[in-house]
Amino acid sequence: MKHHIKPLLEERYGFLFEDELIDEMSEVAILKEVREGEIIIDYGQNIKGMPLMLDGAIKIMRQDPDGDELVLYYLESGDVCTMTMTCCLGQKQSEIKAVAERDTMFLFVPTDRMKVWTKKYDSWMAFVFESYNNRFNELLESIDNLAFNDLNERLYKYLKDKVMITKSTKLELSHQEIAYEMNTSRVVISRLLKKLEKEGRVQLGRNKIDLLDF
Amino acid sequence: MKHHIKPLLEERYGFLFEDELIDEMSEVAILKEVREGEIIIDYGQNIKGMPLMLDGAIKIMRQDPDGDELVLYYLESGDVCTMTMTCCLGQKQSEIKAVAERDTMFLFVPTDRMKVWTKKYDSWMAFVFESYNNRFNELLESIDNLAFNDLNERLYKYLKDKVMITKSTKLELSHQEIAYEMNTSRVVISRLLKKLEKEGRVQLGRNKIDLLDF
DNA sequence: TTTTTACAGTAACATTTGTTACCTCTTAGG
DNA sequence: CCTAAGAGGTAACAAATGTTACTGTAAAAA
Repeated sequence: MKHHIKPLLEERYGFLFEDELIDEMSEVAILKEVREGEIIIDYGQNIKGMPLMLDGAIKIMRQDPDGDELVLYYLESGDVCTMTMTCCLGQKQSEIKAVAERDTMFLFVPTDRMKVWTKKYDSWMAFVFESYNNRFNELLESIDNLAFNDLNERLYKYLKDKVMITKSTKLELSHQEIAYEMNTSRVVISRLLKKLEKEGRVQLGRNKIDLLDF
Repeated sequence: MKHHIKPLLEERYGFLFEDELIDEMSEVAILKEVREGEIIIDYGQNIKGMPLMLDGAIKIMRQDPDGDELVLYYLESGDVCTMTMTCCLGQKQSEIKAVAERDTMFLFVPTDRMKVWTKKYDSWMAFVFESYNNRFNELLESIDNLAFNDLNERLYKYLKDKVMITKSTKLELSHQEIAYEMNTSRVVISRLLKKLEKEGRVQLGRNKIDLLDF
């Protein structure tokens, strides 16, 4: 009984995909709902399907052998996890970790449909390549950020991204959390946030950061 | 007169693609040869074809608004520039710069073949997605390197990559060149190289670096 | 309420990286 | 041969980032 999926697909992807594809998707896709903080994909995991975002947001992260983490980018409604797509096709293991940033809803499409649809539907092929392009550019942005910006700027960008994702300028975050996600230490973040506050760009509270000049 | 292309394709890609695809490629592909140091793709450039590596090596770089540069990864025989592929399909502009690291030979495949082959040849579709996956992982490695390693390790990795690409442990490089490609300064590189030499990991000479423990 | 825990501010210090300046040595060109 | 340019070594300093330690305070738990 998957009638409930079709309207969701039509709402989010109707302008992209032809009716026939939406129909096919409704038939085979599995609706998944995860709570904020849930791990959707972990390192080395084998993935048997491809997640298509409907609602919420997913945080894509990278981890080094010592367990240090770094947030790469976010996926929102309309996005698809291309890393997982390649996993599907190549039978490879995940190189990234995906965590629900908010309560999130997405569709799980079985692997074997990937190839078939790419051949059958131009709209799907275009969507897939467009997605690759977007993910690619997001990684490039991350690289720019790491290579060319100092921590101060990186922190500010981090906050701006959070605001975009949470759709609120009032962030509920501890300095420690930020430090984890940016792979630095709490003291450093406190120092830089204080500096941003003195510059009038944020307002700080306990577990609260308000982005002012957004 | 494109008879000369087919044997090249067969040699490098024969094990991957079916004969029919090789034939089609031979028909439409244009052979390009560039000298070491030549810029193949520049920022913001619009690309009208897709480069398939035959021989040599191409350096993929990123540049920030101030003109600072950073080497991301290299392409060699058997690789394809996926950034350009997405440019082709999406009519987008290049986000990267590609420079011949050695004298290089590649094929230029017209944009319109992309879609057609993806539908027609499973081997091509697999190749394309596999390539995306590889490029993706290379970017992730770059990110790891930037986020988790100090300059010392980054420099050592840089040298190892160079050795792989040039196929020689004796590198002909000035400290200045390295500094450019790693987005730091000459003095810093000299300092770290000296340190590596004291650790017995390299041997230095004028315009020469010999990687010892490779 | 009292106690405990998490959060944030700050100082002092260490380390890493970047900058400037100056030196020597090699190589290329006149 | 002499000179200029490029390459590399090094010192001294500056700035950015990381670390440790200690503080007060708010929130949560007992």
